Amino acid sequence: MTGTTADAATRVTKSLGDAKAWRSVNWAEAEADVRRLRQRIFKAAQDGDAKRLRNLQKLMLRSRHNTVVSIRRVTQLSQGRRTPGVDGKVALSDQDRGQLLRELEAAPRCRPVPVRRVHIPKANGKLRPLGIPTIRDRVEQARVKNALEPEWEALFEERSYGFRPGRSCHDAVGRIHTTMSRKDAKRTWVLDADLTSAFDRVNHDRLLDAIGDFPARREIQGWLTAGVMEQGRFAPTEGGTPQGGVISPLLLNITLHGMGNAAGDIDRQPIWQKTAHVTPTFVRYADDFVAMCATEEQAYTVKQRLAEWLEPRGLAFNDEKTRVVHIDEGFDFLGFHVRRFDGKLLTKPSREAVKRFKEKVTAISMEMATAKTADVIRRLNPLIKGWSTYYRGAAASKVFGDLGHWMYIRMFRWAKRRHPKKSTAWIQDNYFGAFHPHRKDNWVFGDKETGAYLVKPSWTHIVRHTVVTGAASPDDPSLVDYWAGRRNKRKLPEAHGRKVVGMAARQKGLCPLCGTDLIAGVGYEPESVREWANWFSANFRHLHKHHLIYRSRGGSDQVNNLVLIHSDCHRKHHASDHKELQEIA
DNA sequence: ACGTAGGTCAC
RNA sequence: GUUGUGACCUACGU
Ligand SMILES: Nc1ncnc2c1ncn2[C@H]1C[C@H](O)[C@@H](COP(=O)(O)OP(=O)(O)OP(=O)(O)O)O1
Ligand SMILES: [Mg+2]
Repeated sequence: MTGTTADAATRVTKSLGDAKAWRSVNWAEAEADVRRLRQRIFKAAQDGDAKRLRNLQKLMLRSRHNTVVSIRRVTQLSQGRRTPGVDGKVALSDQDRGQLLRELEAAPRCRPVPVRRVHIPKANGKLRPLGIPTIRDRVEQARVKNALEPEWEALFEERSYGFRPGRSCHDAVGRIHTTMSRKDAKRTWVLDADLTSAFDRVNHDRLLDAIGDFPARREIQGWLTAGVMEQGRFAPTEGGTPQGGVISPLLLNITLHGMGNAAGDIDRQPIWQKTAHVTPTFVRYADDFVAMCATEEQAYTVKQRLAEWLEPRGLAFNDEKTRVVHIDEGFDFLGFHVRRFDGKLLTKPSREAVKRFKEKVTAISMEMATAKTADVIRRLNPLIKGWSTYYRGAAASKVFGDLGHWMYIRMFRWAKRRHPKKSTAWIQDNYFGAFHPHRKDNWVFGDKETGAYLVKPSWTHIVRHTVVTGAASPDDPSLVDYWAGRRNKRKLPEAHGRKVVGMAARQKGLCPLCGTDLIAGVGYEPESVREWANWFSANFRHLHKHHLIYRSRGGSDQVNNLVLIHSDCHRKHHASDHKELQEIA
């Protein structure tokens, strides 16, 4: 080799330049730019302006800002950033990322590399074949997704929720409630279904037809046919889209677009429009869906129609997870059990979900049989909190209570195993107690040394979920206020509530007019102000801020001129006398 | 306000 | 060893 020192020198300056280029990215600007472009693509698709749409998509595909946010997603934010594809490469340093940026900007589009096959266990014990693309392909997919997704966000059916920005499982379940919660609900028969190996069977031709002349159509085709590497051997792909591809979820949604319509549901129906017959309501989350029907017969008709609709798309029902039931019998959906009882629609954690939770807890307590008490608590608390948060909007109080009891037995056994000779009373004494500062609960598992304790599901505050409205998408430029409002709804009580909580604390949590707790059942606890404050700020809706000196007479909005009172007391005491009152919510 | 890390759930 | 999308939560840092 000749000129090695000169080559090495240019390599060094280049890599230093790469790192520098990466560090000098203005993230706020890049994110904002991508968001704006997504909104313009959405608008063009909504207006049906094909020429403009394709031009904007080309702009997105060429955008440097899109490339950098895509690299950041894949190499920095994603959980799988440390896991390479078949090339064994990852990009965890500024240098690697800057180099990736340079390579992608140069863009000599090389053929996508096969995905790496890894099998992971599914919930039902079977195996899930993952297809892990290289880091580079993941970045390119993220980039293409930013161009393709906003177009389809403008077109997707309003009751499709899975894999879509701004939409959650709770929105899907909430939508079922709005259809079936009334006593006189017209739709009481349910087709509850799931598809077999959905991603693996997506028909390429149908999918590419739907994508049409999208500028990066060829790249998508490349990923679909890149093949897989399994145990060192290459195998061509017969069909489907890899479970592990960044755009795969979007591609499934595109393939399944129109399914609600095929089921007889009407998308974006104006509220005043009436139909002669009761049409099924179709709620889909990825490949899992329910069709709420007027009669058993209608449910079976829908099933038949959908089977025919799915067939050319390569898809078919998973018979093990598909059935027609009456709402009084109930069905499972997204980890919930939905059932009508005594004319009321109830949603609670499904048996399967409870079983899975218990299995996890058991596995952890076995694994950590010899670990420190505080470590077991640290490991279990996120699980308990996360699980409970998912189900806190459901009718879960009984399940939460039962689980608390089950956990007690579980943890008692865990403690007993480490001290086989000690008595029951000794274990109760040394591992359980009123560890929680202000709950009068002696059955809390805790660690005397550190004061750490195991949380109980029943401590989770019930919060009602607000369902996303209609076809709303975060890519819709006309709805930025709606999404800003939705985001604030969660954050607001804490930030804005600071002042209110401060006022309440000064009043010792009492209403000065009637002398009782401002929030029934929540006495002021000076020892645990934080807990109390959280509880308080979540429930301050039916309180009023009352001005002591009226604003019309120069009274200020400062806390020393304000007092918190029950809105009921406000009505009773001041019904005749209209003083200046301001609602807080 | 921005950034980092960890976690839960659904599919 | 374990990928992806989406929703959510916590902690820490400037
Ligand atoms: N952990 C995951 N990683 C990547 N993709 C996933 C994961 N879980 C689910 N998916 C995607 C790919 C699946 O095809 C699709 C539907 O999920 P699911 O119904 O559980 O499995 P499946 O449809 O592939 O098999 P089954 O025949 O058991 O229903 O969602
Ligand atoms: Mg399936």
